[in-house]
Amino acid sequence: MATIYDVSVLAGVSLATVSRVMNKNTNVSEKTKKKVQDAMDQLGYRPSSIAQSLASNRSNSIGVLVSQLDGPFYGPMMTEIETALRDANKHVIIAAGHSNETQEKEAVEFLLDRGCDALILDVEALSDEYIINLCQQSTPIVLINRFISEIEERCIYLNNALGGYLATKHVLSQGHTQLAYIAGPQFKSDARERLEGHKQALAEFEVTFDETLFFEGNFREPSGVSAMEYLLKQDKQFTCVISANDQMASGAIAVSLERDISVPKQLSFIGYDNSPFPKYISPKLSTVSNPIQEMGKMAALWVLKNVYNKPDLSIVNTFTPQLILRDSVKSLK
Amino acid sequence: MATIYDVSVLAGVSLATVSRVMNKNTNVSEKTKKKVQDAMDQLGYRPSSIAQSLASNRSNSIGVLVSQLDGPFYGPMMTEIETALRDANKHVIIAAGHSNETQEKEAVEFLLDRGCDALILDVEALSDEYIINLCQQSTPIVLINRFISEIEERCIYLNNALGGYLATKHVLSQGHTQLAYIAGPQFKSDARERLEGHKQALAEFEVTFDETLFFEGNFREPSGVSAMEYLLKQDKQFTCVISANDQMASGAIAVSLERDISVPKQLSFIGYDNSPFPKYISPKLSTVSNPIQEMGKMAALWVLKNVYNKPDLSIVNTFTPQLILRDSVKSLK
DNA sequence: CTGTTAGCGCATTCAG
DNA sequence: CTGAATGCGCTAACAG
Repeated sequence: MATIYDVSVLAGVSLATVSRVMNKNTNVSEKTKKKVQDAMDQLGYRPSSIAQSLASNRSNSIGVLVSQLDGPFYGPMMTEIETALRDANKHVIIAAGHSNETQEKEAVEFLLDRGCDALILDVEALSDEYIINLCQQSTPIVLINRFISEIEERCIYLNNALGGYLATKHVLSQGHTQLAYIAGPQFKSDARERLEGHKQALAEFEVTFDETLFFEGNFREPSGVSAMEYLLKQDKQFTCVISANDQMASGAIAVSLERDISVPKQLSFIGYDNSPFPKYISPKLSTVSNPIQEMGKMAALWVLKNVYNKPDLSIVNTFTPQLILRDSVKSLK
Repeated sequence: MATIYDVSVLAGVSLATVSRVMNKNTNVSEKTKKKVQDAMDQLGYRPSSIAQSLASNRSNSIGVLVSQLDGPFYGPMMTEIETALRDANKHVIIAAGHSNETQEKEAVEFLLDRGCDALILDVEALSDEYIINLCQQSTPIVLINRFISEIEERCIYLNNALGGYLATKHVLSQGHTQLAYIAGPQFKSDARERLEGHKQALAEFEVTFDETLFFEGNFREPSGVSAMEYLLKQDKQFTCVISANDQMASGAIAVSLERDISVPKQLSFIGYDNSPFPKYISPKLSTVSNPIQEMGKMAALWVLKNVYNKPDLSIVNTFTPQLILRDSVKSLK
């Protein structure tokens, strides 16, 4: 590997000049600039990003911590982050926290030790307090999918309550009044907010929340299966199941179909997240959009703007969900 | 941030001794080791991984290049890679190649420039020749999902032909003889091999391959939709659709159900990959397992063994697919 | 068992 | 506009 030194010798200039050519090109005559570039080409010179990092105190790396790398949710988000950042010649180091406080904490420290210039965090188990404290350290932090009022401008989040409200309002307006609800894990703020939105719509339509038709899952398909089994065991009528995400809805629908409950003829379903897969199953799942990709991209832009000084980027913190109507909710009117 | 120098002063020892304590602990007396560790604790010392990299000529980073970060396929693989590598205190830098030769090439160079100690590649568009040449450079390379005989020992791959064979043999043995085939993109070797396996089974059962009931998709759901629309337009009978992956099968099933073709009563389906989602739809998709997670983990172990000198790890290069029978294939006997 | 001495490859003052 | 000098934080001989 050729070094900057080799280039300087071949070009007959000093190290500093080569360095100048590599970076801002500030104040280097065209002639010498060309000499240097020729020498670089000739040697196939590639700067050592590690040495650059050490000398400049910038790693050009961004740590991204998500709860899981698999599942339909984080992949699309990671894609956007990676694309936006690599275009800016930054690299992303990934870590998974597995929704577990200890692991999330370890992952954060791991990324910090790696000298990341910034961290993009989608964490669920870490306390607000811990995160706020983290933001006071030297490494810039941006949060996805979480709102903490003290550090509002570092949060990129979805109005989950509105989404929950929209979904429930929709089925209510279709004439459904006997509703079951499959919630996400209540230690996650998005799951709580979706439930709140649900209750708000209920209140508006003067329908009472039925505790016996409530099940708390974990956002994964198998818990949708459990949920449906539980709901069916209750001695209650219900015409519609509202699920806090699409994956649990899928699990629940599978159970229904298995037991010859036709969807949506006998039972309606609505999900949340607009995951790619349920579009291709039958019946196509009605759901609420979750612009996770845009949010991922926005987090990347936040970093570019606030860490790498691109002031011309404008940041949007709040995203708004939208109802996506397909075939899984029957009108009762 | 405290540096190694601060620690050495506080502990009253030399830089070298502190370095020894951090690393191998070789030949340091218990007393001084303790002194040093106390000093580290007191200062909250964290070594700079960047300085370590520069001095030791090791970045402790591994580049992972996949075609896409989203979709059901790569997430689980990434999870395993990340876990295995972070346990060893290495970090993974990701990049997406989007199945495009230019982008894959750029991504490889990007990772190489980052000073990665090794690259784990799941590439589709790069030529064998390019890859072989890459392997001759100084950065160790390991391939997932691809077999190139010249660099056999660097390949972690699935016996795709066997999987294709098993799927087709299964439906043939259930009495199906009028078969449609939805292939993956034929520039990808795994797609080609699956098709080969299919033809092999056909030959064995003396069933002729029907060109008009063949459709080449791109491994994504929408192309399964297109495939089914195409097949239905042909004026041919078929009782079973064999798809080169689950995603296309899902798209195809959705079309069938939409047109009131009941599955598997009127039409059977079999997929490939054992993706998580189709387990929860109805009917549950019969498929062929693809141990992508184990393969990801194995690639990580390969790196640990061959790059970071953990000789006690044993590497398995070939993985074997298995038939997973669920509810989407009807017996015609 | 421990300290001294050089760099690793580059960015960045400060002179000129 | 360009060069010389210094140091980023650490590892790795080499002595002792």
